[in-house]
Amino acid sequence: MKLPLKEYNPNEIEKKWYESWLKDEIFKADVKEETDKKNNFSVVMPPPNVTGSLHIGHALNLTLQDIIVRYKRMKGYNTLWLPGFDHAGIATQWVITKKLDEEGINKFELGREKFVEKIWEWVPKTMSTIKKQIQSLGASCDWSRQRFTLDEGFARAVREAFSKLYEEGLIYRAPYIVNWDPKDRTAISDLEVEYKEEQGNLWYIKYPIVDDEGKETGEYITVATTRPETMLGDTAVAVNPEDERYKHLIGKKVKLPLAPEKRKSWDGKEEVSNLIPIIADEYVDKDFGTGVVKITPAHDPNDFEVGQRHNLPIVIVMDEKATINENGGEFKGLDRYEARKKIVKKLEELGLLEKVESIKHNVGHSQRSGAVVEPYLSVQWFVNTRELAKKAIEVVEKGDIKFIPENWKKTYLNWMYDIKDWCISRQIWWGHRIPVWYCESCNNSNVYSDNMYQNLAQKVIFNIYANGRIQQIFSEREILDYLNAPNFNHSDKTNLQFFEEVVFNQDIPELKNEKETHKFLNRNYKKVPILDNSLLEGKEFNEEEVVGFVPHAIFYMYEHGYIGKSFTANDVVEGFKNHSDEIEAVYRIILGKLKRKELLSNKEKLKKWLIDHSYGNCPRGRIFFSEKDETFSVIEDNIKGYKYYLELKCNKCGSHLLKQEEDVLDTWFSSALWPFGTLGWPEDTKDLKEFYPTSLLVTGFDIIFFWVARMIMMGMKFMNEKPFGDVYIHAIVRDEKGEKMSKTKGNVIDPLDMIAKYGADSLRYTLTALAAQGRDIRLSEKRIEGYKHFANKIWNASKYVLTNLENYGDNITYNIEYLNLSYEDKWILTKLNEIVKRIEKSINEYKYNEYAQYIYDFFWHNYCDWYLEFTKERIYKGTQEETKTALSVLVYVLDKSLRLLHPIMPFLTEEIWQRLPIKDSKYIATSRFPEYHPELIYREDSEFIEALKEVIVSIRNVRADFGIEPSRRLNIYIKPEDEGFEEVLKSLEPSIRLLARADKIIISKDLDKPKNTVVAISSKAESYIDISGSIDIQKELERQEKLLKDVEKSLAITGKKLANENFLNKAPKEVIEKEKAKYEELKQKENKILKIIQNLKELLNIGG
RNA sequence: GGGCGGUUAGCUCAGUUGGCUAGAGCACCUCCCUUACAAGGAGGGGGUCAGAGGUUCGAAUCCUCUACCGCCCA
Repeated sequence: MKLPLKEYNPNEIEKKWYESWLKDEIFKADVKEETDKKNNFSVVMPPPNVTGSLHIGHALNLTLQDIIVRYKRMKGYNTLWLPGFDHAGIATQWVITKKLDEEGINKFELGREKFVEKIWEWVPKTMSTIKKQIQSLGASCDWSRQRFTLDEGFARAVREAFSKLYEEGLIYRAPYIVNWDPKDRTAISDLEVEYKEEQGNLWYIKYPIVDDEGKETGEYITVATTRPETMLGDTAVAVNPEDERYKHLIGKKVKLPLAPEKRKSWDGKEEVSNLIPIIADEYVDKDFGTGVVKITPAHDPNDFEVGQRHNLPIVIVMDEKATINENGGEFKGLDRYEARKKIVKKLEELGLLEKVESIKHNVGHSQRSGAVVEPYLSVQWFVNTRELAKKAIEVVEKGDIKFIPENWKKTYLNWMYDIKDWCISRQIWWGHRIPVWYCESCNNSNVYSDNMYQNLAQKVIFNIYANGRIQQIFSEREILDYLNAPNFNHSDKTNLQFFEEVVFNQDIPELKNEKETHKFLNRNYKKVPILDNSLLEGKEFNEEEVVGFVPHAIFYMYEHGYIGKSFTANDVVEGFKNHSDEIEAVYRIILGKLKRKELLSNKEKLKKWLIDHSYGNCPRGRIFFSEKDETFSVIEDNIKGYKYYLELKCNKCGSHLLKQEEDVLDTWFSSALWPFGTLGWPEDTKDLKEFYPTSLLVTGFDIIFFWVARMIMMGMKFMNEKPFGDVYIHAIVRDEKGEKMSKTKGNVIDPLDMIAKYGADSLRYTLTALAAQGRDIRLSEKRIEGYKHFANKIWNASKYVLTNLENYGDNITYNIEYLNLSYEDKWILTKLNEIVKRIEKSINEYKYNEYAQYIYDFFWHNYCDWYLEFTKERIYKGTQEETKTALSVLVYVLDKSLRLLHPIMPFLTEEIWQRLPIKDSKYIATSRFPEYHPELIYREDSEFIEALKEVIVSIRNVRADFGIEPSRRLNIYIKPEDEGFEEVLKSLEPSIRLLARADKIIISKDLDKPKNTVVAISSKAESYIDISGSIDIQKELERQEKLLKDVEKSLAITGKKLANENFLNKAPKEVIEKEKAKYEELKQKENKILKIIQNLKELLNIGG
């Protein structure tokens, strides 16, 4: 037997057990030969951002998941909780940008590749930090399946999804008004815009009306606007067609003030005059402002629509930093707000500003950078969500996916019914680069994914390239280094192993070793001769010193038989003519730029050049060729080595000259694939078959649209099956005043601090107890501290059990049905079973707070307060059999309680449970959750014990009322109402003596009230307490009268109900029965009290 | 403007399909270091369930309106 417990010190035990659990891989889900979906339970973890540290919202989210997951595991399900991380495009990029700024490095100077490299260096560190934090919370997830939204397999899935959607026309590229963040210089989606009410102005601006010749007529039309700077991009003025005031002006033109005469349209193709038409459109609200609206199609979404309807030209007046561009004439170069001031001032000077009104309006801000969003016309990528929404709506409408609490269903559906197309391109560098390659020859957009290759190894190479790990021209060394490097996600695997085991689920023998790889590369890729060592090594090189394009091109042509070993200048020109774009594509990558390319199409100049480079007459004296009779031969010694060319050709025209799209995808595009991407999609893996659809998703309401809705759309699209069954939506955690926690406010409760201070168990318990459905969680440290007391209580109670077990418990048993159970044993077993039933119900309904409360109440107020006390007599003074029985039940109930508690408090329960003498599993984490046993419900015996408790409480009340200090032992006479209860009382007499702090107890049905005793009334007995003469009769009389008053009040209420005929006619039978019983009980009690009072009054009279 | 939610003890919150004479933890008051636990034990005070009206035998719970607070969408 292990040593008994010392003091409760959470930090000592928590780390230890998590390590053991990991070591024994008990959180690892099985994949069986035959799938048994009914016995599976799977959850994907909402991936935390790699930028962050665990915050209290994560702690809540993870705790709630862990509870269900641990519960299901204990119920015997094959349980998968799949963890992972999100690359969080904008957020992460922003963090790194700031870090670099501090080091004095500018992102744009550093360049895309280097910048992304920096992030890749940084991310593993933060990722492992947050992973440790998740573990410190006790999350029982399967780390062997950990994923990252940017890992090799996931990136592949993203490209696959993109390409499928594109092929079906569900992804398209178009000019459209997007929400532009001028600070981060990227488009953002509608959802990333936050509207805040701000004080602004409504400027009334007079636009002069002109005649057919363009001369001002002296009339004006006045528009009202909150953003005067956009007037520079106006291409019309609109009125409502029904507006009598302006009907006569429709079709006329106005001269746009301040704007240059000629402006350029958005695509640079037309010139736009400053004389703009007055048009009529329903969209215009007659009652707003003057009823005349300026139309700026490039800088307002509504105006854009109007512009489309009326075929208006589109003029962009700002650049990506929201600085006025050349279309702004004299205002060019000004920031939009500077420009606004100057424009207003200028209008005033010109007498064109009619008036200014103060107005409150909503202004959109970027959620991320806080900058005021500029509606901005630009070419972006979109997902046609309307099409995808259909199935996503259906699956929720028919209840296949269930939201808990249910009201989120409505929120979800409302949004889905009115869904807008989703702008998925982002002008940043960190993320999934859009897998589109534009053809420079024919402008075609080519979408590539590895499905264009049959061969697995080719797929791998393509993926490595598309992930940005190698260039399109690469060396064998680069491939080998990458394949053999430890994987980012699973450091125990190499990247090749990750591809084999996680991404493709198949061996890839072609890449297994250097020899095979070499063979494979030579067989499948065009070799690219390199004439310079520094180019081969991939280091920084000096463009001036390195061997240039022309010799490389010739060697390349030779290598691929476009020219023979011996050739004329003419052969070269012909060869280049036929293959120029391939050769250019290759060396553009290697050399950065193509010097003296024109030589290759001019026979005479080329011939001279060839002769020079045959005899060293070139500036560097290099000799690449031999010459005889104007026929040249390459000198193969010049080839310093080879690289390989991953050939990509335009689907339409076959050109090699392709350029990959610069933009990356919205992070949520990849998150949307999470439930199946993590399980191996697009490969049809065992995991995918086994665990999709997942059982449950637990997440916060703030990302229902961002994430949940999109997962459902993508799940239905690609798997044709819902991604999860239940969606439990929890609230956000606020501070005790109900305010959002934020670093700036300084009201953050850091879960890591809390864990250090109170232990993960206490934190988890607190969050669980507060997680009532449909309500925000207001958390205060006090609450956590309070629940640590509960943890401590469990600890100490267990200490009592274990200590006694050590002293007396040699032969205890869990087969309690063979024991001679006492009343109190039966009582606690009844209570236990009742609570098991209620807890199961609560967990299954996701009523976490009830679950927490039930176990708290049971353990503290039944097990500790009463049962533990009842056992003392039998353990310390009982017969051997009695001791055995008491201890057996004591341990049995403790064991069950620990199991019931385990999902909430995994560490504490494991620590204690490990010391119990009887175990059916190595860990409590894998033991069986308690079942409800109706045969262990003892209704009658249980009621006797409740009555006995009442007797004790009534005696305690008397003691307190008379101010008798606990140390004073009293003589007590108890008169039970029947023999049954008499027997119970007698059997527990020693316990009563202990709990009521009595000296001598006499129990008898036939007692008369002894003189000079005070009466305590309970439902099944009267107790007479001998407080040895010190009775203050007057005081006792007052006490009894107060009791009488309470009883009479209750009687009146109940009596009134029973007197009400309507009640008797209409109320359900049980309710009436209950009420009648209550009435009887109260009546009896009243009689008893009346008797006592009469008694007391007589005494008083005699005494007085 | 549209939608959703909240308002219960000093504080933080529970309260199933109406059956409540409204509960818990913390805080407060009194007594107690009784060998599991002072991070504890025993006892106690404290609420017109935001307000008004309605439905009902019966309302914290259902309906209507009002007030205040919060969130989401436009």
